[in-house]
Amino acid sequence: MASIKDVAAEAGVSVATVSRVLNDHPSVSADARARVLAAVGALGYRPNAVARSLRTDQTHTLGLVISDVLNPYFTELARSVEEEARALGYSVIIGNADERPDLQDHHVRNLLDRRIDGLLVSPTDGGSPLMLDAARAGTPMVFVDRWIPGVDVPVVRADGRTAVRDLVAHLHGLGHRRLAIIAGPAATTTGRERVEAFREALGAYGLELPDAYIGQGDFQAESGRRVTEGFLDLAEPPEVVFAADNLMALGALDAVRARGVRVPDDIALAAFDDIPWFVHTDPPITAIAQPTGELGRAAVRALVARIEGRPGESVTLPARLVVRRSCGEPYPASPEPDPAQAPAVQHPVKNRSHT
Amino acid sequence: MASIKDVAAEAGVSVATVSRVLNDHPSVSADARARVLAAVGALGYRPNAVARSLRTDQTHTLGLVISDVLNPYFTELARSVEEEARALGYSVIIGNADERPDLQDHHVRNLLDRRIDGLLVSPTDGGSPLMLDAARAGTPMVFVDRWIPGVDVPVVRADGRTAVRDLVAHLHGLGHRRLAIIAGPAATTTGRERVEAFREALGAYGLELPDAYIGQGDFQAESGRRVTEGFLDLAEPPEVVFAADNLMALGALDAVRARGVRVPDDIALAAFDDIPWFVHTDPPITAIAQPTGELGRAAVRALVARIEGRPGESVTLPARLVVRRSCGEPYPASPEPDPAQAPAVQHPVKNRSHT
DNA sequence: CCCGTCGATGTAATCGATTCCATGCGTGAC
DNA sequence: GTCACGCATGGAATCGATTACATCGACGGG
Repeated sequence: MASIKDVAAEAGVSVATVSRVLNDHPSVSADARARVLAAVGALGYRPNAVARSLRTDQTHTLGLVISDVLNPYFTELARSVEEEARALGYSVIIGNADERPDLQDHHVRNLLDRRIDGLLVSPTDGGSPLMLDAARAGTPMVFVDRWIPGVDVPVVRADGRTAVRDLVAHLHGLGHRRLAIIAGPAATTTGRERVEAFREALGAYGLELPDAYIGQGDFQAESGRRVTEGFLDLAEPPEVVFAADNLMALGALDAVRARGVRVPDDIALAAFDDIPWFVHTDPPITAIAQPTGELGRAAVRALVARIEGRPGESVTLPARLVVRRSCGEPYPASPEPDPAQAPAVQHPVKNRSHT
Repeated sequence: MASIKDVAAEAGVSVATVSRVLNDHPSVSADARARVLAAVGALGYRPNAVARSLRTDQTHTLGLVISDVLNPYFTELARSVEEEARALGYSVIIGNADERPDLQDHHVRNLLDRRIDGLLVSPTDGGSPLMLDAARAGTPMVFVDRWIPGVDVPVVRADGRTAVRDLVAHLHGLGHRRLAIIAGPAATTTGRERVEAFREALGAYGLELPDAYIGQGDFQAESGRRVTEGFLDLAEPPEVVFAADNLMALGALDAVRARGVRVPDDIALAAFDDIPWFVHTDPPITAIAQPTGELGRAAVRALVARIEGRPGESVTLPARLVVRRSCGEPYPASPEPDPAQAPAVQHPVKNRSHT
């Protein structure tokens, strides 16, 4: 592979001049510039990013550590992050933690070793020493979706409180009184917050959230199945199961189907995170939709701001309830006129990919 | 950030000795080793991968360029690729081409600039000069899923021919005679092969595949919708629509639903690529399942073999028909006893993630 | 007792870029 | 005509590692 020396030789100039041409430094004669460019073309030369990074101490690369690539929510997040990063001149390296703190640490370490310019994390746990050290050591960092309290790092996330209130209003309006939740890991902020928001919303209607109606999941499908089976085995099973993410909702659907229980007649189902498939499940699933693309883009902007020495602010965007049929007949007491906005709401993914 | 020099100073040895300890070279005294390790611990030193790569001309990194991250098939592929790569001591950088040749080129160029050790590609098109040059120049490379004919690069893929024959047998057995396909781009091998296999299988039953029943899609949902609308507008609409990937099937489902047409009573639907959601759509969708995880792992093994100077073989694994209800009542003439293996078949993703 | 060998270590070259500093030359001001 | 200034350019240091080669001391064999 041709190096800058070869180009210099071919063009009959020094490597310094070649470098100046490539970084379009002003003081290069038109003649030299032309000869260098010709040599570059002739040799098919491409600068070695590794060498450049070593010298400049910049990789123009962001690390993104997400909790689970198989979760369509994170997949869409990753896509928007890459898109915005590319627009700003950065590449992205994705690390998939699979909801495992050890894997998360592996990726963070790997990314730091590669001297990425900044780190975008959706932490799987309460914060490993490694990540806290990195933050303290001054690595530009931004939390997205989930975060770790007590660390001075901007957070970009969606606030589901209002949407959860809307959901509970919807459920209550349909006559449901025994509501259960499949929670995420308590070590994650989203794991805790969604339960809290749910409990609070129930409280507004004088309803309780008994321990038996809080199932401990891990944001993956299998746990949704297990927890739902537990709910169905209860002497008094809940009338509604609210899954704190879309994969656990898939697991819940598996469990319900295996028992021959009908949705929504026998049990209602709702989920946090909306995905295109929810329109076509049997029945279509009522969900809380996050502005995923916006979150990804805002997170990148905040991180790049930090990298370039500007402030880099936290952002909180509202999530929205999307009513479908999985909790009962849709429009009797629904807080929003679903038919009108349904098409836009139900395919966040697709809409974005064709603009 | 501490460098090898700092460690050397702290330990009272030369940088050469530090390097020897870190790469566990045999001839280092126990004493020196201990002092170096102590210094490494004290300073929290981590070797700079950028510098190391420059010197050794190895990045221990594989590039993976996939056609669309939002497609669950590729997402699962990416996951298995990363898993196997990690097991073999490599990291993976993923580039998402979004089915756009220009984006694909962008990522290939970026990865080559970073001097990745090898490239895994699922080409979006017939092969840009850039990729062909890279292959010719000796960059270790392996095609996965899709490939480019006439290039001397191992190919790891699934063969759907048998499964497509099984599908057509199933459809024919259910009495369907007017079968249509939503094809992928003709520039991709999978785009062409799936149509060819379908046509061939139809031929075995004396059926034709008229041009009107071949819709040109691009592997993304929107095109599935558009093509399906075209089919429904035909004077004689098909009885079956076979989508060449899961996203176009989603689009087809959108279109069908928007028209109020019922599946499978009014029109049957089948798809290439099986995903967990197909179990829960309304109705559950009959699909052709690829051994995705195996493909990813085999591709990495082949690529690493190439990188390390060993041969690196092409691999072709069979795809399998999974019958569900989207084409008509399932078990009258089904080639396989679905209920028995349904659980294993229908959740390749989940099963793998918990072993 | 001397010499060759081997183990442990350090010095310095090297990878491919960027960039500081020095040099040489042309030009305009006085 | 001289001087100063600025532009174009090249030489060489530098980033942080790896590694070939040199050195030095100890030890064993003849």
